[in-house]
Amino acid sequence: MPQGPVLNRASLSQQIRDALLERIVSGVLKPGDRLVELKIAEEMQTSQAPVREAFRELEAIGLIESQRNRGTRVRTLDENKLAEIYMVRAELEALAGDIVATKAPEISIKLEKIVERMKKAADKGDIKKFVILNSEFHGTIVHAAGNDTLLRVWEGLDVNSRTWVNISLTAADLHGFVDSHFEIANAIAKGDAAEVRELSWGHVRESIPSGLD
Amino acid sequence: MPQGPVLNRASLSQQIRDALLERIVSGVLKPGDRLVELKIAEEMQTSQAPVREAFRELEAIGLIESQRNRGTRVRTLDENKLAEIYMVRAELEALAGDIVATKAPEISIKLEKIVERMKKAADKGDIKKFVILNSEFHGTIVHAAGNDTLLRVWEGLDVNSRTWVNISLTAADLHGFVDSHFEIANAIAKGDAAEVRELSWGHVRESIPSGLD
DNA sequence: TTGTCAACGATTATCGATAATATTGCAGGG
DNA sequence: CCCTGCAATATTATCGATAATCGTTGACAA
Repeated sequence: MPQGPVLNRASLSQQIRDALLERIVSGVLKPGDRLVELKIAEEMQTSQAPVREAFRELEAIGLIESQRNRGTRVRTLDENKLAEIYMVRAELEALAGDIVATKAPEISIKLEKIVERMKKAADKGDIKKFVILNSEFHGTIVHAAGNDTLLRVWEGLDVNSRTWVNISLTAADLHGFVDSHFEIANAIAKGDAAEVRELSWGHVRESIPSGLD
Repeated sequence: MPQGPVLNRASLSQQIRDALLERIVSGVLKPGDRLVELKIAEEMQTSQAPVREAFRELEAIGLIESQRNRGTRVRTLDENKLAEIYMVRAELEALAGDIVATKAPEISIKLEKIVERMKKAADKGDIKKFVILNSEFHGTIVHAAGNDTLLRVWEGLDVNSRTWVNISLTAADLHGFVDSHFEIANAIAKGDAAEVRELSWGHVRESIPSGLD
């Protein structure tokens, strides 16, 4: 029988990182909010060291920003910065889509299921769930591409944009997004790499203004 | 009058990071070599803490690899991994080239000067210098694109591939690389974004086997 | 021979304390 | 009133020591 994790095998710094990540992505911690090492250490009942480690990791993916001897805060993303991130994401997802269409078109089945759920979320106007599913959709593709480097880079950018969307998006044409995701899934099913590349790229780029995707 | 840095304003961890980076990129530390925190701390006359910080940074860009409680070593890149990195770089450089051709074609002058120097290095068979100039060439483009996210991601990948090339490349058709760089610089000068995109992408992809570029 | 396990050595992970640094507010001089 | 410099404060950076973890070794039993 399967046993849940009896022991806590994650290091303190990992746990702290995840906790902070969760708070940031969920919006409990907002851009500009200050993060004080000793405060968090106390709150988490640890010493300063693992908190610092967690900070460094979050900083590496650009979620927080530290200034030497001056403190750390949740990074503020203006529209310009967000657009930058999307430009890069567009390239990465185009590459991922290209690869997947060629070597793993069967994941389109999985993708379609995700899109179905996105549609439901859109019907209900459940933005939070929609954003998560959206991430899942693209994450599935990037994962399936089987390029670890690509995955690592993409994940960092994805977390960033997701955070922003959660706090900025109040309403949008979610159904439009559902459609474009369907198109991508279909093109992957057909194995048409060039079309997937084109669709993925255009899809991400077009969504820059709203910050979704 | 300009004054050189009188004081050492870099934190210990930064200095340690740079020192290690230098050793890895230059090949003093080779893939697979072990890095022990306390050993390095002693060598650098510091405590373990800043060494750990340096490790985390190097790990973030994928230069070293830490296994929990088991130690850290310089990352080994097999051809497969290297190919992965190049695939991603190709996309990023294509994007950078595209942007630059449109909004800053004047940097082609600077680029051409770099290529001249690459040619000289190629004539002399000075691989080390050639690799550095090659990095400078692409770095110039990525920089000029003015997208910080793109720059950050690219730099991480560049350091990685440069390291590998330094230790693996013994001889290659350097002059062929010179030519393709000239082509890119020319296309940028013309401001032909599509062509630059195509050339950059193809250029990086084609160089996968040799690991250059 | 093979498997188990305790003890050991090496190394990282974490701790609690101290040092260093930047910011702020305020006193005093111009 | 504005500037300069100093003290107080908040916070990070670094330290030295201890705890926890993993791989290995050797004894011993199956």
